[in-house]
Amino acid sequence: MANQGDMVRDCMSDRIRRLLSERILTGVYEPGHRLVELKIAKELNTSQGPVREAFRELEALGLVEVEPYKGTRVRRLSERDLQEAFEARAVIEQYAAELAAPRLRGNTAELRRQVAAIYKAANSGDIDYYATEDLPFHRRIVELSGNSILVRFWDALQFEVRTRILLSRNKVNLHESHQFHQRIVDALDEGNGKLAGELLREHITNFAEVLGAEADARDAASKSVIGKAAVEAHLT
Amino acid sequence: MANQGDMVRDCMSDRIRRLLSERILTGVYEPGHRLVELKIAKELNTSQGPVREAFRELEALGLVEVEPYKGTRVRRLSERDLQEAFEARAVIEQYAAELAAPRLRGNTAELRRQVAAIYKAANSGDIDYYATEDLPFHRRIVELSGNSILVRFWDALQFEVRTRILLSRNKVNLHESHQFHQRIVDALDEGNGKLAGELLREHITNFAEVLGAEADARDAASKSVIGKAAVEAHLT
DNA sequence: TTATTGTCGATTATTGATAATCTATTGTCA
DNA sequence: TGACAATAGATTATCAATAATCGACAATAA
Repeated sequence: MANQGDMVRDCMSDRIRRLLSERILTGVYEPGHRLVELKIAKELNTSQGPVREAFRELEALGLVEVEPYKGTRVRRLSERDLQEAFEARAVIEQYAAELAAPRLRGNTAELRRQVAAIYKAANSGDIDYYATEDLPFHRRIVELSGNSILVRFWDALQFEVRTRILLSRNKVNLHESHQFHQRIVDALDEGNGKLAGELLREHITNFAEVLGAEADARDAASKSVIGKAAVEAHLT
Repeated sequence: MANQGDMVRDCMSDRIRRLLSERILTGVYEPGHRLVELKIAKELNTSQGPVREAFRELEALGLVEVEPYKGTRVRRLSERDLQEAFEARAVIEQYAAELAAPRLRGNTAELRRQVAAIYKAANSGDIDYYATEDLPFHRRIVELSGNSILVRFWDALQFEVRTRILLSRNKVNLHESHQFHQRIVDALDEGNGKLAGELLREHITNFAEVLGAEADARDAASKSVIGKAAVEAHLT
């Protein structure tokens, strides 16, 4: 699958971007964390320029916010941001399923393997482990839509999606989720994209709602954007 | 609707980005055109750094391609790129319509004004003028979905959408399009999001297909990516 | 001839220094 | 004491110079 075109760019600014991106996504830098150009430049034995470029790219990806002459910080997500992200994700996946269904009819062995892995993860009760099996399944469906732009959009939502998951730890009913996956694959196997799409939408919306309710309770108490709460949640 | 958060950044690199972005979108720089950092820096009386940053942002927006140590050029779009973009656009607008419908029931005066403007443009027969009235109508529907992420995604497709329009000039049946708009607004006015969404999808898909067919004919002759053909089409 | 190597000019990538701007603190005055 | 101006320190924004890399073409050797 990997060909010469996959050659990753590798100038300093790209490596910096990848490193920072990972640190943000895994919560090493929590939301609101201030990123200082020269500090990072010194840490990575480089200079200010490449770090600046990396910041700009991260900004375009929605991971950080940049204010001129003030600085760059890890983006804080409001509950609304998370809701919108899950809504967008639901839209994308529902349509991806419809587009992918024709070519998946009677040809879902790969997806079934992934669902089995998710089931195993669900039994472990570890939501981090669960997420590492669950997300690729959803992404794969988007890939199978054959539309690379939808994949790009889906990827662009990962920061919000992961934040939501990190924030929620305990409230998800993993086995109920697993049943959804089963039904989704069954629908795809029959080539019933409409149904698969609707199930996906329901599945994702459910997930977002359960966690949203939890967030509302939390917000009522701490009355704030996610940043603060996430500071704790991210640091596992 | 505009609040303090809308404060536009205005450092040099942002101004450069806006300028280049406009030049690319309007076809002053045609697809494949090479952008040289120092050349542009000199033209704008600035230095290489800000220009580099602008390039990176444009890359994130999908307007240019950057190859390390080789340079930056205006992105060339394949017919497939355009198809995917229109498919993604259809997905977004269909759903946006469904989300927006409830709050538009009996409240479509604004949209009707826009449709009237589109009608006027259709009668002029000028597709550029038509596009400047048509696109805001579609964007407005996405805005009215209340989901700012969908708006961001929709905006991200503008390069492809405009290229497609520029490439097509004569083949669009403007009055047929106008009728679609009328029916879409009617559906929204009734709060029938499902129908409005389906109409939008059909409308956009139609548009893409008509132009795609034309492109296929052209490609069969010149056998190439859009870049070359667009060189002429862009320069109006 | 053909393949390989080396050099040159052009361009990008990075660096270190400087200018511009913000924030917080300190000091002054009513 | 409290409001406000001046100042210092930190950080970003920009610049100018250098290093690294690429593409093309010429020179060389098998």
